[in-house]
Amino acid sequence: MNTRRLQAIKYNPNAHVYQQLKKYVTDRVETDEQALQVIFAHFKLTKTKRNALLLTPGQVCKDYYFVNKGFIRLFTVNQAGEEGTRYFAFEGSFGTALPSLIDQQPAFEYIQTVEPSELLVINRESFYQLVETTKQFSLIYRQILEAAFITAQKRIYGFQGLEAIEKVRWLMEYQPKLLTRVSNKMVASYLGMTPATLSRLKSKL
Amino acid sequence: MNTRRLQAIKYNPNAHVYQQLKKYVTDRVETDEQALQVIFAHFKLTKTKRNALLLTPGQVCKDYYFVNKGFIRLFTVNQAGEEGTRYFAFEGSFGTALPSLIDQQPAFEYIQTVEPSELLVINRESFYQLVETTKQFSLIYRQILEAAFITAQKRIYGFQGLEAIEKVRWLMEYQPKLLTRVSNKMVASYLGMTPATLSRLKSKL
DNA sequence: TTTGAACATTGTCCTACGTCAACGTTTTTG
DNA sequence: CAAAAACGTTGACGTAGGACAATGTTCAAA
Repeated sequence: MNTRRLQAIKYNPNAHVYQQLKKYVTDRVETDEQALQVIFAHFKLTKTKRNALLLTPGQVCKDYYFVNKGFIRLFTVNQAGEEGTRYFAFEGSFGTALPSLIDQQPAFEYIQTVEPSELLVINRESFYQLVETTKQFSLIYRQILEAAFITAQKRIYGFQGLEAIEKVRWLMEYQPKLLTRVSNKMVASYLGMTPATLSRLKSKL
Repeated sequence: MNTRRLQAIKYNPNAHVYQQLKKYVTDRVETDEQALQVIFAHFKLTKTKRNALLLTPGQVCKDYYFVNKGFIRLFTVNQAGEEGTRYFAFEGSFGTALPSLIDQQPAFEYIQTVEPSELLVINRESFYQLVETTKQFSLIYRQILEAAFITAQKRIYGFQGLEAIEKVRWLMEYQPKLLTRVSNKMVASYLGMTPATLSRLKSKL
């Protein structure tokens, strides 16, 4: 596993870096150009290298990330050294170590940009300030929380009691992008099985 | 605020019904008597029998429940007929089929009052009306969502890769009440193992 | 208080999946 | 561009925990 530093990029109000964030917001809430500009002003562009770690366990998460390019992976490592992948955030979606960000307790997880990535970063204070001062963003956050909860639920009871091969079928049904975009090893850790097992199951389709 | 009104509240014969809800709210947000009364007015007391089903899969969830007495269990049944318990709500806490309530899609789960119970019921419209019209309740809902998400996260990833006996130890550490209050069968379905396995493991501790 | 049904426990057996290892291929990096 | 590291696949084998069943116990309905 490779640890690399973030490279901060200066805020450029003229760049087209907010196009995807604009789509994200306007797809979800009624808004206007002025509110959008207020929202955009809180986000700063950052570029990361392959396998950069944005957060490691024990650190308190301070930032929320919107993915412009590349993708983010959230994963844990248990005391046996086994990785467990929780979540992937691809282009056009938000991701962070939400439990740590919410209650400002040390995180249990890593945040990693698997590929070289471009992220829009907003820190916690700015984020909650937006939530409390703009109606649109308050609603966005509510939707994020509701969706995050529903996704988590589906992963619990969707996988509960499933055989490994059923998990693979579930993945092909609901997140086929993962199988093309992400290494087998990461997919396996997302499904809670070993790469060897996943490899065998895929050959059975 | 005028004195007559306070007295009217003080002598309200039904006030005891809202005692636990009052504690729930005041433990979480700054509030005042008037806001509390507005909130209480949206909830209606209901009593249920042992093993009553408040929701079955395929129905759309319309209500949120606050437990005064007894408790609620949420569970699913997969096509093999195996129960999977997702959540228990005991006295003084909220519970419902949140995914269905949020997006008004057919639920995948049962809601059951395992014991004869007393519930304060609020329907979806009233609930979201409260969220949108009272600052206190808006914050309560945000806290509910944040906590629900964090709980779900911990259950998924805390259990991922754990051996069965470690799940039992986890339960004794973090939810010991379950082991005294709930049948072995339900505990087992909550931990994702069979009652036989749970029985064997408990004898090893 | 009785009675039947659901539950808890424990034994025997079985299997899905993990572990470990070998080996070829792809990717990374100096 | 070459060496090394990481990855994917496949085989041999071990084991945690499920399936099934027998027996005793608890508990709710009448």
